[in-house]
Amino acid sequence: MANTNGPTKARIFDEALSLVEERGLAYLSMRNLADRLHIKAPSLYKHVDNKDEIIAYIQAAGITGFAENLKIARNTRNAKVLAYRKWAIENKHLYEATFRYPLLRELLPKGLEEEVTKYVIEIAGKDHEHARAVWALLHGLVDLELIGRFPKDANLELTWERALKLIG
Amino acid sequence: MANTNGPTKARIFDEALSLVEERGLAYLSMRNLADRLHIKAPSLYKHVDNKDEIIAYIQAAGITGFAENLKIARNTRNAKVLAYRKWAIENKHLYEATFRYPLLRELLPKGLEEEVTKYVIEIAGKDHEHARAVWALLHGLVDLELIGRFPKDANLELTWERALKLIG
DNA sequence: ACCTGAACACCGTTCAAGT
DNA sequence: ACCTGAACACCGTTCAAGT
Repeated sequence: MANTNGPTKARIFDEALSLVEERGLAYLSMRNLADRLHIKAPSLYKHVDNKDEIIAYIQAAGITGFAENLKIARNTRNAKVLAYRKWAIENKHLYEATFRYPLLRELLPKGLEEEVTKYVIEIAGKDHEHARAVWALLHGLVDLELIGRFPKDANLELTWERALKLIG
Repeated sequence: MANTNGPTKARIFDEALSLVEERGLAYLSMRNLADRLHIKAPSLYKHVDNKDEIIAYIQAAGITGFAENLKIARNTRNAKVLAYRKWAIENKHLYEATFRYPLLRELLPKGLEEEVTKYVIEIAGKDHEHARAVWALLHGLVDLELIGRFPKDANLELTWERALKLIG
């Protein structure tokens, strides 16, 4: 008889992803996750090696979602840039888990990071160095906004307009 | 008779700062800090309210050090920008504690953040929005470099050159 | 094959008890 | 006035024991 009660590995990953999207990476603990799955924390280790494997799944989901979002945006630099910001703000917990927490490279699907990097370089145009500078600008803006570093009376729409002009 | 054995508040802060500079914020625990001061963790609470008060001190030291560094750099945009990067890389643990960890505003010396922001805007030139975009670019570059997001064969010197051209 | 309680080495913090 | 051990509610992880 197959077990009908225990969570599958996919179910564990999905629940962890929801948990992080709702409450942030800091709230993801093996005990909190186990609670949601109605099991005890040690049982998780029959399905995954450790917490990093779970975080790597979340980062992979973040990278993929981020790339998808850029792909479906209208094909102008302006639209892609605003899509970058919109996605980051709407998925702030995922953005943080994916782009602020150290990337767990060895646990990520092979080639995923390279693929996305290549795509970002494509839309940034010119060469790798230029693309990296553009990415840094967008990431810096989002990062400072998410971490609450800009004064609350700051005009961020205008700031992004100026940023667009810089890379124009 | 005055106590001659216990650490002063200043000593606690200094030891915490050294600890973070050497090992990073993640290593700063009340128990590790107490060990360095040859006392037990609960004793720290006779001198400080909580761990946040200690982290706020470190962030204040980070902001001040960062501003000092910009002030002593040669008075060209180029020199200021390269000083920004150099300081961040040489003080990576401090940069992270100050610019990646949420800023503990209510525990910081009054006016400190505003003062530095004003200074950054001054050297970035033009208006607040432009200055914020420039800051975001520099912060993004440093952040992505510190967190190891650029491939190791990336030419970062050239990337910074391109960044300089963007804001030129 | 999967789940569990107990345990270990951590964490921030509180508090009664010592000097 | 300061320091302490014990405790509480956490954390990731291991492991012997149950089914």
